[in-house]
Amino acid sequence: MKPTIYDVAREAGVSIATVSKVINRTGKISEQTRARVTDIMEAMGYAPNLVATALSSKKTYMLGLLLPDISNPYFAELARNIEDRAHELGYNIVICNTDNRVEKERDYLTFLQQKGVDGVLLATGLAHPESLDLLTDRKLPVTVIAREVPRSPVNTVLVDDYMGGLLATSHLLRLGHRDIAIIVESMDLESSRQRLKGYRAALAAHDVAFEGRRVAVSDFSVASGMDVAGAILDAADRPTAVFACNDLLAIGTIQAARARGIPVPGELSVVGFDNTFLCGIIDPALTTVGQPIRELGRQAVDLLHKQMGGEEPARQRVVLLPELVVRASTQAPGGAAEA
Amino acid sequence: MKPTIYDVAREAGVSIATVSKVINRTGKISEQTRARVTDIMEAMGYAPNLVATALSSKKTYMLGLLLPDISNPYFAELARNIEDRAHELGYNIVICNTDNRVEKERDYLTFLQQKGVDGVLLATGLAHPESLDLLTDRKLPVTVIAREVPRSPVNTVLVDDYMGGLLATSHLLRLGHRDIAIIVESMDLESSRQRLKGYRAALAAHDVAFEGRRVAVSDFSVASGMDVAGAILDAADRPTAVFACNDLLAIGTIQAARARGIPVPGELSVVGFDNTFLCGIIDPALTTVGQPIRELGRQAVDLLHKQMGGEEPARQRVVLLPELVVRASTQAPGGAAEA
DNA sequence: TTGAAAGCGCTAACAT
DNA sequence: ATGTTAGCGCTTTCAA
Repeated sequence: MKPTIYDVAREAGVSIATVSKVINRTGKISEQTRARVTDIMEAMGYAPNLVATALSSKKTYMLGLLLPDISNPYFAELARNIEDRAHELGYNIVICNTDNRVEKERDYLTFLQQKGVDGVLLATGLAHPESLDLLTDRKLPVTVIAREVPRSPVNTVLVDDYMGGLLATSHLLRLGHRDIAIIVESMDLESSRQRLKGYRAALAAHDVAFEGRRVAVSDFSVASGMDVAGAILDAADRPTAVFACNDLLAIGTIQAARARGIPVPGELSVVGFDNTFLCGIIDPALTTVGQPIRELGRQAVDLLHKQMGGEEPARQRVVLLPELVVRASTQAPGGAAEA
Repeated sequence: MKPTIYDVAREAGVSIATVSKVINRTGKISEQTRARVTDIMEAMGYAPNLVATALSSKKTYMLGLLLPDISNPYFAELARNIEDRAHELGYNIVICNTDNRVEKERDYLTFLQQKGVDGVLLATGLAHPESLDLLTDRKLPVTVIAREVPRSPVNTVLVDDYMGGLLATSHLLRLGHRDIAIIVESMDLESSRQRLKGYRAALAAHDVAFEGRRVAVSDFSVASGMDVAGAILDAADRPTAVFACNDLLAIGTIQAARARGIPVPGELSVVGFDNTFLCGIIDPALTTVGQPIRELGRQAVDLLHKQMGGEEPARQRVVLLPELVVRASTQAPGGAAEA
């Protein structure tokens, strides 16, 4: 059987309270006994049972991470950075794939609570803010990542999607494009709406009329991006550029173009969003709006950590700025160089 | 404060044992009291504290998953399938990125044990089987995924790497290639050695001499694949085909070829390994050896589940078969059609 | 500086 | 069918 704190205490001829104190470096303990107890723990191969610790201290050092799908590269990269930071701080991450389904979200959330996670990182759907109340009501620390939660006082770290949309579209406009389509992931997401807003603002700034028919909605897969882009490209008067609201959709768009023999960027410029590692892998390399994924992950963990530390109940929103990453998938219409 | 089992018991006018029994559906309880207790739990918004449950029952319903890096698409897909199956069985997954570093492996492993996970899924390095003993000694259920562990009686589920190497190479040979290079991920991995063995066996079967200089070693990144492939392609007498031991390396190879103006598959055929979703994304679409990732994940969880259920201490090895997925990156040397 | 003892919230014999 | 009670392994007052 694995040794418990009792075994160590007995062996060392002290009480369990004393052992507990040397383990946690709390209270006053003479160097003598500290040393002896430490040696004995070592010798016995003792390691504290963290479940018991959790029960009495109310801290599990576990964090829940809810995301739509870990096999999506964007979320995988995010998860990696989150886990790294959490690990530095001594926390473990429990992943939960929600597929953006409310039931799964709710499910995981209650489960995580029962398991006593110290906090939750939310990088998933949240169509219904109610599931959030479920947590805040029970005062479980939460921070939301890359999702805007209307009128809910939760810590949030996100990227300026409006600016992202602006950046992408302005880039295209500056290159000389005047007929630019946009493919959004889902109008249910505030981030999509913001990116669209940025798109419209850029058009307006360049005196280009906005046309509703140039807005297409899809979901977040390459396949659906390909379908939607296909429809756009098959139109008699197809646009000269497409702004896809995430890299996967952009890749779908490139594939749709390739399938139709439309050269990219020769006859069609494409810009994505996220700057996942996929951008460098496809051909042509994808111009995209870069999200500071690493920062996003770290800041989210840090924010949550603060909140868990009992600090400032004052919630905050950290807005990170996106940046345009120009690669090979965009050029002036007709092939001219950039203005 | 959240209600405890005591609160429910008091409210229902029964003992906590009774409440416990209705929660766990154990023992004999009259329909009457069961109903009443259930209603009261509902009304009070009671949910069992799973940390306490874990402490007394010795089951946390948590599984540790060690992998090199979740942001690697192969492992992300694996993790997804694992989590799905685990979730079906009522388990949560704690992810641990090891970067294939022994210290991190050891670290996580001891940590997970202390946290009382019910079992561990190992999809990581393991250069040193000792870390494994660390677990088996304390009889923590473990199953190893896609890694061969020499002379250790652990449950394992893997794909037949030898056959994979054979499949890939034979495909190339049947197309007519005679000068085929191979890029392996790392000679420390048994899987790499097996794939190489399959490669050699295929050559032998076609009476093609094996040449040591056609074997290149890299790590598992696209960048390194590009470097290594670059060296191969820069040789005066470059091969007509490359078998890269994972998709990322294959992609690196394609990029290296592109950078040198060598058309793929025109002047160079490339086949990868894993069949991650990347294969369909790049251009040309990548011919690869498909691993049944979904099955790999599910079976690993099921195997672990069995072992945790106390079943058969008899360990087993489940060997899944790979399958060749032909896409556009391979063709006969010189452009002729397949024989 | 050290220890006794009361929890933390639940499970599981063992009684009744 | 239901209740009593002793743990599970640790933390944390409060005394000594």
